[in-house]
Amino acid sequence: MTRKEYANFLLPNIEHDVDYYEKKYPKRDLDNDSMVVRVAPSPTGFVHFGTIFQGKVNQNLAKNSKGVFILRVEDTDQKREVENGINEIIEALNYFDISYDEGPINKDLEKGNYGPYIQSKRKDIYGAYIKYMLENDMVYPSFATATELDAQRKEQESKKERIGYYGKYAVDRNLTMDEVIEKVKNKEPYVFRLKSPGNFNNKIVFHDLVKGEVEFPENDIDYVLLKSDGLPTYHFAHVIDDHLMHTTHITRGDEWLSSLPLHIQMFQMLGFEVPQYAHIAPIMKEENGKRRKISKRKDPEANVFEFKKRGFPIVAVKQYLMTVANSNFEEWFEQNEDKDIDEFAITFDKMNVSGALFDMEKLLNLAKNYLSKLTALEVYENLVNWAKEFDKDFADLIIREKEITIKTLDIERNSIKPRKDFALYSEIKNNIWYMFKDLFNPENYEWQKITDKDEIMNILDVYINKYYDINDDNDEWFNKVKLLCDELGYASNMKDYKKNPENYKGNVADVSTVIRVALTTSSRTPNLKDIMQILGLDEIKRRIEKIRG
RNA sequence: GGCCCGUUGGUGAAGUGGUUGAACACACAUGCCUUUCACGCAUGCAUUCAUGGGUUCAAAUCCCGUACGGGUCACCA
Repeated sequence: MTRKEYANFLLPNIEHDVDYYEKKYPKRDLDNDSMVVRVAPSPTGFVHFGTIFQGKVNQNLAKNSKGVFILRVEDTDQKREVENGINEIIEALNYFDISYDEGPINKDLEKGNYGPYIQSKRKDIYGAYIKYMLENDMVYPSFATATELDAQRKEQESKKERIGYYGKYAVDRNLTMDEVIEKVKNKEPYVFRLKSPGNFNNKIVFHDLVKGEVEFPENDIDYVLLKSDGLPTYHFAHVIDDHLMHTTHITRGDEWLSSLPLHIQMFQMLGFEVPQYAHIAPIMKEENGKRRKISKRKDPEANVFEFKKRGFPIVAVKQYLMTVANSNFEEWFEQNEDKDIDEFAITFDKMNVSGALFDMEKLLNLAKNYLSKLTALEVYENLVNWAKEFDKDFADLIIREKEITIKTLDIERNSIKPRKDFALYSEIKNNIWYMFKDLFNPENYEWQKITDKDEIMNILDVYINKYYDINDDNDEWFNKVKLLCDELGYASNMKDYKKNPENYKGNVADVSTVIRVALTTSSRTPNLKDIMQILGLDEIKRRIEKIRG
């Protein structure tokens, strides 16, 4: 029996051969320095923050090199696959405004000429290449069961030998064609393993775009390439897909670094051009004084849905990711605030070799700054969108009270140093609730220095009846408060007060605070004059009567 | 355990043998400004680059050992 007949026996239903696919997916017509990159998540749970990070990095790389950015879904693990996983990935990328040139648009549709972009739909392609490798003695069927493999691993552990299916442990390597055919006819399940030509004692040196020179022993382990369900393992899918899609730069998490010898070996065995690799460090988290990679299982906050739910401005999240990718982004951004952040070109040599801690403070700071620079209308619109999904009642309220909401958000906004009161859309309600009649039903007032109720009422009554005019501008408004202070025995001038505090009942700040707390319950608010103007005289009076009781 | 990778303030980091007395940003502290808060401004915050040794006139930067941290060793990606 020839190898060809043997391959036909084991893989009889492969529609096309390797040549067909090589022709079907020709080299891309791109400039020499254009990068073809991809993000390749698997739909095995919620979408991880790291996927967004890699997506952002790759999109930026492709855009700045006039290349191609691909989304490829790695759904070859049917046991762990989650319902609707593919759609969630697509939605998450869309939500964070990370657009791709090729890939699935939804579960059924896709764009691009190098598809399918969902691995489970590429079965025939993998089959064709396995068949080719079988014909060329690069791969062999292996019938080892999980229990056999487990026993082998224990034996290797006890003998302190390297673990894996290699050398004398790779027993199925020596199966004859007849033996294989016999087992297959008996319906024994099997996989295809790589017939690795490597020698563990040889070293290979490789240049990683992020890590630099790395040295490894050659791979000599006969890894599984095609699982018994006919789907490929990651290793095999990576080599075939990235070859056929003509990926030029593999940007992936550095947990793959140790698989590099295997991957390079396969590219070389198949005569494919080896892509460039950039193994990027994961974003870490600190827990009990120890760092570790943010994980899906332990860190629910890694779920990108949490970012949506908490109302992070997506632009700020993107800025943060850019900072993590290339720390010199921050400096560039300071000088180019008006530009699109993707005009900054991420480079590999500026990427950090080791993992950075996720810095929530920094992200919140970026978010705070970003929101402070939007117009009130922009904040309002984003807020409505967020609230529609996560706080329906509040959404109804601010849609009904659109004018008040926008005016409130506009307080001290259009200046060189705008207020920075909130970083997240979910925080805004707690900042402005008191502006709405429907929500203003206070139980606690944050009175500060002046707490005597008679004195409080006295201040409020004299102020409203004698001095307050809703049409006053800021200076006039403040002058009236000062006049009020003079009349009631409070210092209208802070310097005078500091010189001789004993001459006064208190100062203008104390008096302002009484008005402020009376109208908002809070001692910390934006400009009082603006708040009063928005509330209107009737509401001001109503709130004062509330305190009178 | 084997094989890899890493280690600069609380955090992200700049730094590639000599204007580094170690940028910058976030956080923190103090002060100023101020009708409160937020903002803004000013100042402070690593006598030292995990650690021990070596090379050199000169080391955070190069070499070796040690410690610590991370990754990986699946029919998971």
